[in-house]
Amino acid sequence: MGRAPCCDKNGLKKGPWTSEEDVVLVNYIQEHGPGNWRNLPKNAGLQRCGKSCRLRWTNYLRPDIKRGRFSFEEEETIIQLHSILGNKWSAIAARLPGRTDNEIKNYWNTHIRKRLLRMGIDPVTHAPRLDLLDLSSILGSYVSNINPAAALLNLSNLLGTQQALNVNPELLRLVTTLSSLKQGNQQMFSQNQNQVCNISQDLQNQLVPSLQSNPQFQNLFQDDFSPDMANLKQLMQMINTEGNLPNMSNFSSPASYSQENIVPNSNFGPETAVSNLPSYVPSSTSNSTVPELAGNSFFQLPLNNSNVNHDFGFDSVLSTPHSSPTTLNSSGTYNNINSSSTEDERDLESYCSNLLKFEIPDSTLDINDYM
DNA sequence: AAACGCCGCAACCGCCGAGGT
DNA sequence: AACCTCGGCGGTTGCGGCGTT
Repeated sequence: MGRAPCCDKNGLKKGPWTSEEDVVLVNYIQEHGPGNWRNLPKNAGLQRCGKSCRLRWTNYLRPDIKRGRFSFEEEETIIQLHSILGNKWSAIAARLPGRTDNEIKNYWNTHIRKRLLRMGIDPVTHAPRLDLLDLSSILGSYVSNINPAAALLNLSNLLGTQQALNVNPELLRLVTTLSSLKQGNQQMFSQNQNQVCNISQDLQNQLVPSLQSNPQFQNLFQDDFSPDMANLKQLMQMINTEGNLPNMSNFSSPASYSQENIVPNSNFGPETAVSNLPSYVPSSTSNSTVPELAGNSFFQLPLNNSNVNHDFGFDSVLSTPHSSPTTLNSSGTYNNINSSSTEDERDLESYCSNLLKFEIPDSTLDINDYM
């Protein structure tokens, strides 16, 4: 195993280590301790360069190294940390006791990265790859729910994850389709159901004018909806210009959205997130650590009739229709998420689905609740 | 059974920054 | 300031294992 020697300068051996060499190295370090790697091979009688000895020790022979497959919790931690730290493998490894940076790097490149790609998630940005998502299938699932408003706002969250969104013909087609579906479904706006809205400036610039220009949506901008749309636009403006949580008392809102229901997320911003990172501790509930470490979250809103806080960050807000999973396989086609080949893949995909899920009830939605 | 191709991972490569001279 | 050494890091390589044909 391992890379074959590309050269053999100075008579030093390269390539895979033998068990005899391992014994010599371990015995020497046990007696003298690690360090002074340049002189170590000469003193220990190894025909290796110091760098090779150091790598062999730190990546393989160190007694505190944990071997074996990564646990689900470790995978979660790696993904969370990678979303914040990027390819800082040593920094990630520092929070996974017993795992080396090399091991984590390999595991990322050979397992996690590929799975994220298959799921349509960019492993670099951790954002959904909108260019690969089949919007028509997404729309189809919404059509089945006969809830265009939910689809509309759910889509808005989807689009909100894309930092640079150009005018999208798909979006315009979608809005047109939704407008036709809206007929006869006014009652869906009538009930209160607290949710979170995280809509980007891009969406504001595109979707709202698109709606306004559509005769069938013009009602949204009159009567009951105009104040809320104004609030919506104001909120988005503040978020996008200030980059932090606006004072929600500035908005006219239903009583159910009093300010105490809004919990600022202390992990907003990469620097803050990094400084608040805990050391790795296996969690009994896999979802518990995800939002807090997502790092880019705006705020949390408790759901009505629920004790569960849903935290929606830039990177983690994506609508995942129940009826139409859009899992990508390696060839770029779409698989049902349940068709995953292995148990651990299902674990990870389940985690990612939870990470990305943003559910809106099928039957009810009030635009007021987004303010 | 043999050939082939894919995958996992140990190990190498090149670069960088810190520290010493 | 310039140079050197050392340790550390991220990216890449390629052997060996394994599954498929």
